[in-house]
Amino acid sequence: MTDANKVLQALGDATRRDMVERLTDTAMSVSALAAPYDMTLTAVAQHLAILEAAGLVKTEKNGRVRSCRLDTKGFDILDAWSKARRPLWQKRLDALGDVLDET
Amino acid sequence: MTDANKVLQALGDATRRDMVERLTDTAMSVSALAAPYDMTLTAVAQHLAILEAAGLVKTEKNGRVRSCRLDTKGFDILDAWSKARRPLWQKRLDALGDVLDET
DNA sequence: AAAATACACAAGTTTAAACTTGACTATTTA
DNA sequence: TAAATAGTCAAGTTTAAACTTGTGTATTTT
Repeated sequence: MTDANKVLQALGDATRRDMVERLTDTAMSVSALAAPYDMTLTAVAQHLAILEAAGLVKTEKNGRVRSCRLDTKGFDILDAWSKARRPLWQKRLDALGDVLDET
Repeated sequence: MTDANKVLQALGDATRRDMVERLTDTAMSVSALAAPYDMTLTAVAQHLAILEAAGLVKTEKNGRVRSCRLDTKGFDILDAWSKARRPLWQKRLDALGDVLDET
């Protein structure tokens, strides 16, 4: 499975999308992340693992609490995938821009 | 369901992602689109309907054949959603760029 | 040190989404 | 005009992903 496939698969689920949105500009513990959902902590932890494997979220454990924040990696992969689906002339224009930036 | 939710939900499925990738820079009939997959034409048509509802694909029927191509709409929605998940300072920089572009 | 908190893990269940079947319509080809 | 092609539709089945249960560990609080 490619990186982009992992990212898009991860974002295919409504709960995981909501988790990502709630983590925008805000770090939070697993329990805090789980609070609004009508499901067990285990289920939320499973969602989290998928987001982490996709590079959308990174976590760090301090003591007994695991802190979660967004990871830019997954979003970079997402942007690159989306860009590659653009019509040829747009990709050419974009490549031209990149060359100009370098000079 | 928001527009971004529809787009990400649609791209959550591996077959639909593959369909999108194969439609990059190439229009194609429903049967041509269905050819590589080990599933019925009906299943492919169902996937297609989801992609179309999300604004990722547009189709047009001429005679008995329906031609499918990518639609930029869905990708614009996807890009905007991804951009909104960036850290605050990146969004501020981006907003500054927009203002400078206008002047 | 006892109790509560925060999370982890393995194994089983449930359900929504993917997929099929069978019947049908419209269009093109032989 | 008969047959083949391209797709549509409603209704039923299947399966992978989401979710739960039960148990266990490390850490913090009282």
